[in-house]
Amino acid sequence: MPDRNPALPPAAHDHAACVAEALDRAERLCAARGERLTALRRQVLELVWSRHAPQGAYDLLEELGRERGRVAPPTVYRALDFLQAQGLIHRIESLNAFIGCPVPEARHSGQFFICRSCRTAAELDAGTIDKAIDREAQRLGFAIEQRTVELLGLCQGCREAAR
Amino acid sequence: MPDRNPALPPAAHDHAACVAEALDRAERLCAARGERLTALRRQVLELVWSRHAPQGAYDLLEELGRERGRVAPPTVYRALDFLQAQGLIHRIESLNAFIGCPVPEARHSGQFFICRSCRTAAELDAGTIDKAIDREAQRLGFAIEQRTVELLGLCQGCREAAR
DNA sequence: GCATGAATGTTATTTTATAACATGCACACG
DNA sequence: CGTGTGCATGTTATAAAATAACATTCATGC
Repeated sequence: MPDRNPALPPAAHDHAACVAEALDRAERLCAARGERLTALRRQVLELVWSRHAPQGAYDLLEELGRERGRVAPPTVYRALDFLQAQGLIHRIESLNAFIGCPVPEARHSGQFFICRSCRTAAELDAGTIDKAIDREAQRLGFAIEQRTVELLGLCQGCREAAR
Repeated sequence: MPDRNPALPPAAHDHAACVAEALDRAERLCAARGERLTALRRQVLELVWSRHAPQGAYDLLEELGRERGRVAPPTVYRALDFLQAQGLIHRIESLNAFIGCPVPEARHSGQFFICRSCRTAAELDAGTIDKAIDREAQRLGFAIEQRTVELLGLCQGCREAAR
């Protein structure tokens, strides 16, 4: 996987378009794979994409409840499971939360830079990091199946605001 | 932090000595820092070190209960909090579990290679990985405060056993 | 139409973690 | 030696995150 440019969402951007694009990509991807992006799954994906920040399952549950009346946890968790299986969202382990994937086409795990101030999370797929990890794995004779790389700190914007 | 040799615990090793050494290091470290490694905290640390695998808080709770009668969750969580604050244990986010740190003297976060078969986890502090992450953070203008790097897969031993 | 399997609904429960307040214990100071 | 002050632990209750198990609904292929 080649490096991509910083996935840092510009402070101000056309977020509606950003969400629409994500949903559109999801539609096309599922269609191509013969998977069913049902209304519920689509709606959950839309909620995940409503912010460029990881969101907890119960936050999503509450949002969803606002839109379609009382909803039980399995409803959301099943949708999240599906979306994860399709690579449309990632789980942020250190926050028990979920975030939309900007590049769902190819399977990957990504590295997440998460600002503790504004909560924004940027996904990178830096070959440099993956390769460094691969080299160490090789040294150990370890076969990696799943990667979790999460960096918590302050994003540039929040650092500058803090000065 | 320089690279260390693989922290892979040899399949067969004198584990009693290994635990004893960890406890001893903890004692000295806390003494030097003027922190109190109480009987409870020591006992929890010993339980964490009982295996080279991440263990859940409630597993530890159960073990602890066997040794000192009924114990409530906060008892264990508070001990774990202390041990973490002293750098004596690490939390494995992707497993909600804890593992002893073999190099508690210097603050660091480490990279964890966790075998899904034998459950053994190896801690590395590979400068190569840290540096690759640092470079990307720099590019983003992101100030890292906390790192989570967890690789799940198959260790060499289990791969060979599987063939 | 209708059978089939996938998706969703529903209820209950498990697992992980923390809040809030009570009690105990060790050391610092007089 | 008290004793009181602050940290450590005990206790009870609850919050937060996730899943198990079974019922119902719905879309699609025949």
